[in-house]
Amino acid sequence: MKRRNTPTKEAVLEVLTTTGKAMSQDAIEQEIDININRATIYRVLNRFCDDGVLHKIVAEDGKQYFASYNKVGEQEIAKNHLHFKCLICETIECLHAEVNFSIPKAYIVQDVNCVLTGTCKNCS
Amino acid sequence: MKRRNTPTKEAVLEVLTTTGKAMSQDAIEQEIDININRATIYRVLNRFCDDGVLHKIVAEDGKQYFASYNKVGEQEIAKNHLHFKCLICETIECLHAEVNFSIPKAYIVQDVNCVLTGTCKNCS
DNA sequence: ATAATATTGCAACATAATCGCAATAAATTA
DNA sequence: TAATTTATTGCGATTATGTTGCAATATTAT
Ligand SMILES: [Mn+2]
Ligand SMILES: [Mn+2]
Ligand SMILES: [Zn+2]
Ligand SMILES: [Zn+2]
Repeated sequence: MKRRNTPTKEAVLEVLTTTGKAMSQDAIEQEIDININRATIYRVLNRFCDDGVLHKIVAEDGKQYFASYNKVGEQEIAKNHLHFKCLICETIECLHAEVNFSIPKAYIVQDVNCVLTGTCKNCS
Repeated sequence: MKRRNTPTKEAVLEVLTTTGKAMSQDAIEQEIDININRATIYRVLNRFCDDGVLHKIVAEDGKQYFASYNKVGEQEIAKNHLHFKCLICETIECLHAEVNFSIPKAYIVQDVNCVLTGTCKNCS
């Protein structure tokens, strides 16, 4: 399964890296000039996730949001990190804050999906 | 909007309080003897959430899960708490563990939706 | 240029959740 | 107890998100 370079892939990745925020398939499609099929966008996004280029967040609305691991001009993002959804500007961003939780040793944590909701630094 | 007591509401609440775990509409419906319409179950669940009796969790599968605030025989659960989804037994439970995160003061956190995934204490 | 196959578009499908509306039933009043 | 009010329910239709099969297309290597 060797990857190939296509305009679609480039366009999707460009949108996500420049915005730095997490976006839904719908939002991504609107940001792209050329017409790309919905199924194709999902397939591109999931492939990027498999390759470790993007990561997927599920918000309280049950929708999938995708974000790049490396924002432009900022440091790379740790695998397990928080996300913040602003109720005002509706953006979802990756936070670099550490998550500390103390749960019984018997539990084995493999993945963390944490979304905080409230007012972001731009809107407060 | 004064609430009325109905067999449906009692049945739904009973299932959730006795199990102590978070359940989806589908799973709840299966646990109830009498036939209850899907839309009705959702309406009952959402009303209970509005009244502060239940709370809603959205897992990585994008589905809604509902859980009681007070398990049987255990202490009441704090409003903001973690959830743990076991990949083996597939149950979603509320954890009493404290969540500590340090984010810039400019952010105003109103709600926390955090689901850990892995192996629970029963399955490890 | 040719061949191999990864990628795409399209339509169909699957599932979760909500909504409008008429029928029903719980609670209140007479 | 009987009548009234209206919260609740059932049903069907609808919306929305996301996935899949398959043929057509386009990228990459030979
Ligand atoms: Mn992120
Ligand atoms: Mn909980
Ligand atoms: Zn904001
Ligand atoms: Zn388990």
